[in-house]
Amino acid sequence: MLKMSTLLLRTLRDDPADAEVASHRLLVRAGYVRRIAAGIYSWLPLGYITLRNIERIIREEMDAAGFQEVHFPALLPREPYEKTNRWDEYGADLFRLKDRKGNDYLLGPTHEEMFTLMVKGEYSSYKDLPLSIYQIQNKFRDETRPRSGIIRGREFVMKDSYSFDLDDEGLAASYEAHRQAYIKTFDRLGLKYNIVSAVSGAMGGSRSEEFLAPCSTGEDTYVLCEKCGYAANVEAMTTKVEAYSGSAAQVMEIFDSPSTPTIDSLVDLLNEKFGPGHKASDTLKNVMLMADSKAISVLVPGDREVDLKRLQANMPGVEEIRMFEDADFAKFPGLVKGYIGPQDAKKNGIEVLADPRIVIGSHWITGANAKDKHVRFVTNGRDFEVDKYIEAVQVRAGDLCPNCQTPVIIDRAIEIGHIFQLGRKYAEALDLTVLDKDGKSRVVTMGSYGIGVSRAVAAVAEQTLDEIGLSWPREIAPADVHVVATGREDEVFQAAKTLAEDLEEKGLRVMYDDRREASAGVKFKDAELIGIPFIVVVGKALAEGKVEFRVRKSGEKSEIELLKAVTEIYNAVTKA
RNA sequence: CGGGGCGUAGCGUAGUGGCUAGCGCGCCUGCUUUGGGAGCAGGAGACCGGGAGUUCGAAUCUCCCCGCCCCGACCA
Repeated sequence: MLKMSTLLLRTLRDDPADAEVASHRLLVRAGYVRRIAAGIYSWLPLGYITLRNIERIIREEMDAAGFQEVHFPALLPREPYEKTNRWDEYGADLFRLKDRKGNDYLLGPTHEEMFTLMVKGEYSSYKDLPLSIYQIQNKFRDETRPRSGIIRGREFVMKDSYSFDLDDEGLAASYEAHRQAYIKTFDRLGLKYNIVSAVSGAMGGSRSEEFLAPCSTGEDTYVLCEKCGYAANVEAMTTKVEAYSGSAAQVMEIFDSPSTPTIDSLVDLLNEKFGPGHKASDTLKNVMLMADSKAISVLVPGDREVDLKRLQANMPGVEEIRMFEDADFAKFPGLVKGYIGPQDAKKNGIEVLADPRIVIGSHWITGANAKDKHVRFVTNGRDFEVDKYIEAVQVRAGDLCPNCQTPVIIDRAIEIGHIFQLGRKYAEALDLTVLDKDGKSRVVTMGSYGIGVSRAVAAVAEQTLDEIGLSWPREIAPADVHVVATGREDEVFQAAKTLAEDLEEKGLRVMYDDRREASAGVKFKDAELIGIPFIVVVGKALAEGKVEFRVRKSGEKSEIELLKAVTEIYNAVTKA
């Protein structure tokens, strides 16, 4: 039983000055966590119980799925990370240190290498697969900007799993098993979440999804279709377009367009010259970029911007994308800055990538590759060729859902889980192979699956808190029921203590506010701040042989006969 | 890393050149109070982030450093 009189807990009346987001403010005020350094937090008893409850649920679901728990050190040697090139690739985000002999060590940011090596050390036959193992461990990343309290820390608790399979079908099955386990886990945590398709990025995996808990303070942006449920990370959103249905345009017509460096100024000129009704979306923007050392042109409708992050996510293998600079223009004399059109791209030796909205047969107003000249009726497929269609424009609310063509909304969320098919990158780098049926050596294929455990504490808090404090789902709360004794008479405290003990005997986890010196008001405020889902007040109603039962979330209050209290409270708490 | 802001007691803060650094919460002692963050009285707690400088005198001005928060860039 948690007794308030002895609990290491000091609630704060004022919001801490360094906390902005609600979960952070309340977790500090309610005495769950304390900041030690930027992005580094200590857990006080209430917070640690909560964190362990979440760990417990995750562990139960992982075990139920047949995954096995292991544990690695947080302090790791350099060599394995050297072999996979991550000692360098991870860059400044990696916490590095040296031992007394001058050897390099790191604090693990994620443990692919160690898992791979563990399996390599123990297994060597296809008969041993499939295998899924996981750990719950503190991870370290020297984030450039830790923020939002526990949501993005430099040390945090993560559950990471890895699956090992012989072939792609096996990997798909392991992936699905994790997906289902995650659904069960997050449902039990009481989180609202969307599973969104993500881009697997440079890792080269074939499938990747994120579990996003919607919340205004979240730092991830995603697209959601409220009609059909389609959800995607903005980078992974796809565009569905209809074939061009308009009539074919007349031949290209070049016209003078002095001083129209921007799309807006061009549209003004068009309306003046060719009559009103021209829109930015009738024009074609040619964005010149350098992808690593290759010049590319990205065509987007004039009313759209290129989202470099999204573009890069859709160009696997490309490490750096940047805008053309004057020096780059100098290398392509055929390109007239501000008046570029795709008509001469072939001639200039530039690869043309285009937004899918630039469909075959559609015609556009674009630059004429000559100073102060534009051209209209430039038709895709007739006057220029697109080498490749690519999703690269900035996604906007109101863009159409690729499934059902309904305008989508854009929402913010906290990423609480990420599952993806890693493939053979680590197995190859660390030479994890097994012998197959035919006695041939085969590289194992892997999946990687993470849950932000400490982050989940904040995510649940964000989704459940209200103006007066935290408000946990029962399985996560530090206790099931919070018994508050008010008044000063010994009988009250005696009755409250007995009730608390009886409830505990029944199997409930009880927090008991047995403080003699605190006023009723203080105790009520604290109980509401702390957020245990049910509050039982033993106080003035005791004179009539009753106690008060409150539901934290709804604020409902009711009176219960003391004699029936244990049973009724037990029933109310456990059925909820 | 770029932009903005901040650093005074455990927490929230006042104090923009003047002598003993003030207030609220919390904490300790006593009395009173006890259903919505109680009252009175007394008390403990601060090298004013650090260093250097300017000055008769620095929390206050100058310079350097450190730390923290927010926005952006970045990020399983």
